[in-house]
Amino acid sequence: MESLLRFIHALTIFSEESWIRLQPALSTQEFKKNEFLLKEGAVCQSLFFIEKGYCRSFHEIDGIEKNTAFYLENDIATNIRSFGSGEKSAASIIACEPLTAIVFDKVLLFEAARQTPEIEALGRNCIRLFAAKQDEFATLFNIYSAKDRLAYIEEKHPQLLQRVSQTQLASFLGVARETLSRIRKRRVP
Amino acid sequence: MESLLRFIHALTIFSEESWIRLQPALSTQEFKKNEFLLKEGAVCQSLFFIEKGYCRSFHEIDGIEKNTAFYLENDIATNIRSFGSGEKSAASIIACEPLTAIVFDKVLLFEAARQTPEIEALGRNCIRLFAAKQDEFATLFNIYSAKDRLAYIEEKHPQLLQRVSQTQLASFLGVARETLSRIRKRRVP
DNA sequence: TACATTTTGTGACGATCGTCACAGGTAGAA
DNA sequence: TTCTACCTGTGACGATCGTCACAAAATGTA
Repeated sequence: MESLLRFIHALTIFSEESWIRLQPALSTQEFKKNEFLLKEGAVCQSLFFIEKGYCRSFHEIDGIEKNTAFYLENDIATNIRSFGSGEKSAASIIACEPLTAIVFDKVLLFEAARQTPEIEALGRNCIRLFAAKQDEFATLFNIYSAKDRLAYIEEKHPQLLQRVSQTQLASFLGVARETLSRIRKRRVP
Repeated sequence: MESLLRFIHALTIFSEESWIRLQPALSTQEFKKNEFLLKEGAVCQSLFFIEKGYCRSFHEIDGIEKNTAFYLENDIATNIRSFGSGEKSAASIIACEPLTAIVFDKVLLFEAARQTPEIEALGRNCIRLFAAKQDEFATLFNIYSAKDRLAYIEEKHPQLLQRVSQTQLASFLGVARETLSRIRKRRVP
């Protein structure tokens, strides 16, 4: 819980009273490895603040899982399209390790936000932060090659490489596992 | 202005009074073809509601422009990362035709939002909508090949193909102009 | 320890892509 | 109309990628 409070204070102004009023919308949930936080076809009703462990978001295309994001400690995980619109999610989110998350319930969060402007601002800032991250990675795919994408991840998100397998990373970078292996080999002269 | 009002009403509940209170944050701006709405290195202070014409967002990498988005009539154009965080924008936005936009000034919008909850909700919904669109296209790049990306655009966004040149589209799809030409040729028979 | 499972590296080969070069087509301006 | 600038198609060629196959290495479990 302290990690969430630190996260919130880094993001926006938040009083003790707002914190108390936020509590009804929060619950702590544990997930085993390979347990789903969100399943494809379900409507995303939650924001997951990752306290311990990590998870990944993926789309299943022709029986193959294509990773679209990793969420590590102190990240917010969700499917923004489904959460925002109430449509079914096209992606799944699954725990890659035993995972502890603080879950924001959408309905209760919106209720609390109506009463408390600081909670309203928190919600808005969470979406903004999520959108900015999404923009970062969307741009990455738009303008860089797989080789350059790897270099970018190595520079800006080295924690990812410490925890994610080559297979999972290759799927995220949008190349075959073998190709990632060769990209690595090619550059280390 | 009626087009903006229709856009707002489709997005959220909005009273006559909120509309009047929103006015100080709005201004209509005309752009000539190839005029910048936002230049790389500047901080994005505006949301642009596209009333007439269209524009594109691009990054310049090694002297080559890589398109990352097109914004047509009734779209909101902005750089979400710069607008949200106040950082310099890494992307530029430029008019592809003579263009008319209704500009939301960030400072005045935030002022109006503080006074009027419906304007606050409008701002939040704009960001949400923008994030959802971004998610759509980010996913497109993550999980599909250039060929499949083209098929997706043809099915879901055919208006784009009516207005954007092959050269601009190829840059957006992330392939060479010649490759797009061959993808088209390959599938037709 | 021994065994099973998962992960990673690598070779071979065909498919696709980016680049360079050039030609034809189209649209707008003088 | 003529000129110019831009857009599109296509051939050639080398580079890179995806796929299949198999072996080695690492990891987890009995």
